[in-house]
Amino acid sequence: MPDIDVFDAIASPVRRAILDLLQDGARPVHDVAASFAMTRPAVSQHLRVLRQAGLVAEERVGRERHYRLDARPLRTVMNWAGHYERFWQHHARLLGELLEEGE
Amino acid sequence: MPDIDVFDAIASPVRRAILDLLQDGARPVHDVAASFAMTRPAVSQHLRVLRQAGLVAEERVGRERHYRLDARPLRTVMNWAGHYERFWQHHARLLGELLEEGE
DNA sequence: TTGACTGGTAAGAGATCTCTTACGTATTAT
DNA sequence: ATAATACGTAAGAGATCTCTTACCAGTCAA
Repeated sequence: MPDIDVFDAIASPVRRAILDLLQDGARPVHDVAASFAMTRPAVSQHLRVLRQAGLVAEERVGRERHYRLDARPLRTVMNWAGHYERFWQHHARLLGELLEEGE
Repeated sequence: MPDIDVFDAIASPVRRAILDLLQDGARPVHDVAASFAMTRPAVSQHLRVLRQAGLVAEERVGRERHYRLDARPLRTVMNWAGHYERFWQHHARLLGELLEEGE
């Protein structure tokens, strides 16, 4: 189990889209695959990467396998990017940009 | 200008390490390269990827090129991961984990 | 049991990534 | 001017990624 790096797992737009899909709840593979213009085995392989990164978990339901989102590894990503927050804030002050984007 | 995806740019541990380095201020290429066990051209190529992702900017100083961090594209990453915050919080409530990690 | 459905894995093709060495250009020093 | 320094890019090797098709096992329905 090489345990894939979460940054590597989310580098693929397809895999990010799968995670987005799973926000609505667990889904069987054939359901996930229906959303993409690629074969089911290809989706299966993306799911494997996500599983190895700990971003999804598999639950067997009859002959289906439901994939459930597990967002916890994304905290690593949040924390890493968060350390740079002061830089873009600094940038904003410096350039007078984004001042009204308090959101 | 294919403009590289920021998720792709930060997928590499080397490139994340370069960004971390540049937090201490702009540095010339030979200085950055000294921190890695690879040749200077290899580092140069990583810097190109970061530049194309908008994560660093180049400033010419004499015969050196100083690379300066520009963290703004990381907001995209923060925002994306942030949308999943409720899921890991949900997870925490559900499993009774992380309850004291209020920080 | 037989047949349909769900989904994983293997093998291989082609694209892409990530290094290396070789070389060219611009700037600075002697 | 000549040499040294700083750096980019080109070309190519080898690894890895991302698909495909082919095939397998497990589950459910008739």
